[in-house]
Amino acid sequence: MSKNTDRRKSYSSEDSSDEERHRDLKERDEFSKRLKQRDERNTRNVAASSEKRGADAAKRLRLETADREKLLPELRKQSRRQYLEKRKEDKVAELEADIRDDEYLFPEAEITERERRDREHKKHLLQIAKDHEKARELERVQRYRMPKDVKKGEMEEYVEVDERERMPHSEQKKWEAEQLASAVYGFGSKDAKERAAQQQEYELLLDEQIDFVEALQMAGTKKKDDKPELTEAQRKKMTIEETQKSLPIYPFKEDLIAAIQAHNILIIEGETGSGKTTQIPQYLYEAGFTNEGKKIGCTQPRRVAAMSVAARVAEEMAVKLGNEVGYSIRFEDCTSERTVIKYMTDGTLHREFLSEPDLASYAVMIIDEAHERTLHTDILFGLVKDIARFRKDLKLLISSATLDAEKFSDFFDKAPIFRIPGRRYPVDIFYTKAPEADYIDACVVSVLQIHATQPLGDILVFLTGQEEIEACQEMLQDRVKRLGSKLKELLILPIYANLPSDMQAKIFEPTPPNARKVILATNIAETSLTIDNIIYVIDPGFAKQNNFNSRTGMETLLVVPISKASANQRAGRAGRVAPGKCFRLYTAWAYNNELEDNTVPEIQRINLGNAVLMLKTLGIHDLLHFDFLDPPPHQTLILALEQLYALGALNHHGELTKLGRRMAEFPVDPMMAKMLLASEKYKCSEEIVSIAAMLSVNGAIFYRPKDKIIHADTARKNFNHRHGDHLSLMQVYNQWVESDYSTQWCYENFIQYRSMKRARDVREQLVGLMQRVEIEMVSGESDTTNVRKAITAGYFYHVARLSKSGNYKTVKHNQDVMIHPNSALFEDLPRWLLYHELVFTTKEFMRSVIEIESKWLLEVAPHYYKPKELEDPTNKKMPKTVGRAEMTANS
DNA sequence: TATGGTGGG
Repeated sequence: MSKNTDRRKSYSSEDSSDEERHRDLKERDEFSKRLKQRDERNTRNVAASSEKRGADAAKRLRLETADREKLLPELRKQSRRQYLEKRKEDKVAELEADIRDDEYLFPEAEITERERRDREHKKHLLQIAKDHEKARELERVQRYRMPKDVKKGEMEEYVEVDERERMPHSEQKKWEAEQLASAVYGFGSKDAKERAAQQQEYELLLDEQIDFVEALQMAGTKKKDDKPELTEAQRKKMTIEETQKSLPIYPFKEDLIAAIQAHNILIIEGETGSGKTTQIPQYLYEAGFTNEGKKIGCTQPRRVAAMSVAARVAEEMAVKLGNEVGYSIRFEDCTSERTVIKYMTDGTLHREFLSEPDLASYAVMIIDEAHERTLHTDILFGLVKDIARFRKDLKLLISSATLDAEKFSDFFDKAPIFRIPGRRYPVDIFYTKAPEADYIDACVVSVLQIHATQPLGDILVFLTGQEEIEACQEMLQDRVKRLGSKLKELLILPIYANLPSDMQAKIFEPTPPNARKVILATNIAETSLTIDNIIYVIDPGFAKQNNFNSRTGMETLLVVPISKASANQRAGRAGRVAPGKCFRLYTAWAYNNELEDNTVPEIQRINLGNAVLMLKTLGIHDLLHFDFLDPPPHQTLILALEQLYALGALNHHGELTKLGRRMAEFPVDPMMAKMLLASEKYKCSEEIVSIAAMLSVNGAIFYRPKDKIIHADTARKNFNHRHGDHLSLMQVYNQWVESDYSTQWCYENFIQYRSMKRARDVREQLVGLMQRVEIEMVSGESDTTNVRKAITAGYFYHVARLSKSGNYKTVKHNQDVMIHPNSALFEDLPRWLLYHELVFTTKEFMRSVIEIESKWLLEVAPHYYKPKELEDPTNKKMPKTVGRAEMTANS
């Protein structure tokens, strides 16, 4: 408590004399210069080492740009699907042209091994495309004249001959060939006669089919003929003790406790369903690890997991949740002084470090699901490893899935690995014989194929986003309608994070008898939620991924191929309740040669502003040499430091300033923290806090379903504010408050109730923190100038100006950017814009913008902007001194 | 002349 009051005192004594300020600014400039020099040096080094490669890349880029420009008009004219269909037809010709160009531009002798492999693969694809066309032709003829009483022998012969014709020849295809040799034509284990019959029955229904090859099985620990998982009712009859004893971890109990007693750090390798998350803390509690009044902590990547696991363990231990067993997540601390087993999210522990940097109140810390590599777990690794060195009484358990255990062990000074078997059924993996050009279409065909030929059981399809899911849903519904009553009922259900909760809940309703559910999901179904009764998984092999480019400060949200680890995680979703099947819409060759082993960990892909501020607050100065399991790009760290410096959170020694310490109180990005603090000066903290809360829920405010786009868009336009999106968001929030937080109001205005509730939670938390840093909550006058100035004080880094050509260019990087079509200012073209973020999806978009005046930049960030930079090229008449005069007047 | 994956504090 006394610590807090001390801090408060120091906050309010922040005024400094002009001299000091002047000196400070000068030092900042120097610091900035040094950082830039180092940055430039780095860039030069990289450039030098790849000079030759650079020239080639430029050549290639020119080629790609030319290609894109050629295609663009076509892309605009046609829908994506039509375009892809056309591409399918042109595939052979296109591939041939591509290979020809490639060989012409890059002679065999000059290319790298990787490029040679790429080229081989292209040739392989060409061969397949050619074969595929031929085979389809053949198949069509064959089917057409296939007599009704086709003999078994004939059918098999046709299959065999066809199969041999398509056999690959080149070296790369050897692996596939081996698999093919033992493979079965079409689906699974049907014999030829059955297939022939089925073929006839369904060829009327399915005008198109995809050929799959069974390649391998993902082994489970349960056999195919094991009894299916117990039903909920049966499970309830089991006593808690019986359930505990049935878990795979149970036989290892004594060994595990002994291992933990013997070692300070232990890696626990266990598949899902082994019971490690619920049982290990209980074992340790029984073994007396908490006897000295210290807790057992266990982190989870997700809130729901932390809550539900805590509830389960409290039940098993027959205590009230929040007493001996509790959980702690953002907005909700369900623990007490009696709590000895505490589940929490990794982010919560991360923030707990700020008040307890040595984890003194914990006897054991378990980092669960470490293989997911969230930003927070990655940072925790470094922190926790450091603590373990001097706190010999602390036990550290890192629990992870199979693949990464060795890597974790190496990182934690060769910590021993304790293996626990999981509980899962085997999953048969199928690959396509040839790549599919249009994977949405392929998904639809595969779903129908499964529905027509496979025993009942639900299907899970992985797609990349809302748009694809809606397109796929429409196509499927259309096809099913046309097929009429020939097939059993097929329920088509979408699921993605932005879907309203009531529609999300539908996927958990039990499937009616004699029907089948198809769930069209984004990556949300890969880890975040589990759906029972999934037997079949269709995996096109793509996902949207966020990448941060520290050079331009832009995020890219693009569809990329998934990793092998991710593909296996998806496949595993089929084997939870019974043996399953996973259909991958790519070739086995692609799986082996094109997919990376692991997804790039988050820490290497995102802006680290907040993380860096937090590490600085913990007193870690040399971030470039911090012990990361996988270090983030050097440049991302530099940029984060540079931004913190520009915001005034770091001094020229790279040390945290008073302002920086205040900023670190807020669980938001540094720029937003600065904005919150600046609201004090501009007397608009109420407004700014609302805006910050709304921005924090990440654009999931407005719901825009495909079938009601017009309604949704008009509803949205009602909220538009002429000065920009931040203010529109504020209006939404204020009107929601006026409606008394009504659900109905949200529904009528196409606004996501869930997001609004979250914004309210965030807002309440922020208000609490504002009091902590002693900023009074006040509301400004109706004029929005002060609100926008406060925003500018935080986001002066994010400014773009209208150029003569009518495009926007960012001030710092002179990069072409556009206003996002969602924006209130989409049709206006204010001269100066401030953007909340820069995201490349289909174009370089500024998402959430407000109109500002350039002179404000000199007012809020005189150390960062020079008046000359902000001169208006379109208005030469304006005397140059105006900007400077205003600046001095204001400072 | 257009439009967002998933978590977390």
